[in-house]
Amino acid sequence: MKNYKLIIADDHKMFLDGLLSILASKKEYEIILTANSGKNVAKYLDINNDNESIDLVITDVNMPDLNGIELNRHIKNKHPKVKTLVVSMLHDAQTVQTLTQDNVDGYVPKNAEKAELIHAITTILDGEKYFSQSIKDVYLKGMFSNEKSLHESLSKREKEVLKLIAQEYTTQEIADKLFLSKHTIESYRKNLISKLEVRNLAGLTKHALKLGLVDE
Amino acid sequence: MKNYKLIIADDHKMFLDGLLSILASKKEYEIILTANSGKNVAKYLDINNDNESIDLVITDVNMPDLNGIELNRHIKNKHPKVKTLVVSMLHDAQTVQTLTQDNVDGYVPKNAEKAELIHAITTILDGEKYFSQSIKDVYLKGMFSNEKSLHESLSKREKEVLKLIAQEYTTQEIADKLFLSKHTIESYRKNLISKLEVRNLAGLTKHALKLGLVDE
DNA sequence: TGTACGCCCCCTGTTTACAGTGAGTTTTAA
DNA sequence: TTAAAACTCACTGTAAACAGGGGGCGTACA
Repeated sequence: MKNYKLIIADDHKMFLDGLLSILASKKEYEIILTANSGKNVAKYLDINNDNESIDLVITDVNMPDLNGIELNRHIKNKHPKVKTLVVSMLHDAQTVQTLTQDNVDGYVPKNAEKAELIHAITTILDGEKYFSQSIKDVYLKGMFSNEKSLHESLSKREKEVLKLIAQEYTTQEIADKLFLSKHTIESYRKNLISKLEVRNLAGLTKHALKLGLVDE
Repeated sequence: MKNYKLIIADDHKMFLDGLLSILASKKEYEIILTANSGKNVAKYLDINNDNESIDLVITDVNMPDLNGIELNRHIKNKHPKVKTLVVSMLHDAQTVQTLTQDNVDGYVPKNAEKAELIHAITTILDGEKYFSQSIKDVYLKGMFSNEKSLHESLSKREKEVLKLIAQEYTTQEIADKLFLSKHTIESYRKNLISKLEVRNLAGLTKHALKLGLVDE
């Protein structure tokens, strides 16, 4: 029986402890590292490249410093041999889609059964991918709704401006902040109003919140 | 050594499994029931009143059907002998305050250490209360911040206007809708901006969302 | 009975947002 | 390499929001 080396990243220590308890029953899984942020995992992998051969990183999505999405991206770029399994309680269409685009190996919600988690891990370690049904549902729903198209239709700069608008900055202030002309910002605001099909700052702000560009 | 009867309610099965693993090491704790919603716990307690004597209910806050706040309230009303410990990852000032007002026996965040959880449980079973430092911080911050008072200081009419503002109506439109003068609405908007300490429609909209006056 | 508060209205300004139109430059991707 | 998309800037208006005043009217409550 082969031995596998695992890393777990979750900023909820209690959950982490729980996960450890669950995996403790399986002797073929060796937990090399547990971390409460993605940054420590990335650092570990970068430093111990080639020496250790980590098989799987299990990670939450919401974490300080480096979240699960960024961690997965880092792993897939710098350590493509390492498998990744996301275990999260959030599973909005956007997150799922981003992760699958970034070639994540699996996604299981935190309300999954213990058995399903084990199954996901073994499946992934066998070289296949594993996604819970609820995750697949979310993914498909996201594909056919227009929610996503709104997100995608916004460019980087537009999102940046939208964020600042929702943070109550005036056009002039945003222009100063971004070292752009006031006219440019006005153009962006106009386009945003048009694209998002709203009438004014209030509507823009609601979308900014929905897109998670600002807190609260 | 006394034996204690526990109930655990959490809709994240994986977390629940983890909690069970943690508590399995302590033989004096007998897990009578686990549930993924507060409703089942309330039902169990109501039916088995007097027969079983549950000592402690450990519960999450966010659950379907009956959430942790409602469950705690139910327990404290109908089964005052049963202790309650909230284990949650959300701990906003409002939630903490409501729960303490409802006489919850303890509150530990999910990112707490395993040891702290055990400590909380033993403390509560000894008849005392236990709140993590981070929870106390949140509580105190909530006490001395103006967050809550801001909300409460809004009159009925102000909330009505605020709602319409967040729904992207202009001053004139709101005036027409409410059969008021445009000047009146402008006064309200001005007062709202002043009271809520924001700068413009964007800030007002965020507050309207926070107050739940509008959807999304 | 007076004073606090919610509600309603008005005036004068200044600033900002909104609407329409047009156009050059750079980046990206087919 | 060319076309599309993103990014940038400009001009002209009109409408609305923002800022700072003031005041009257009714009710509740101490």
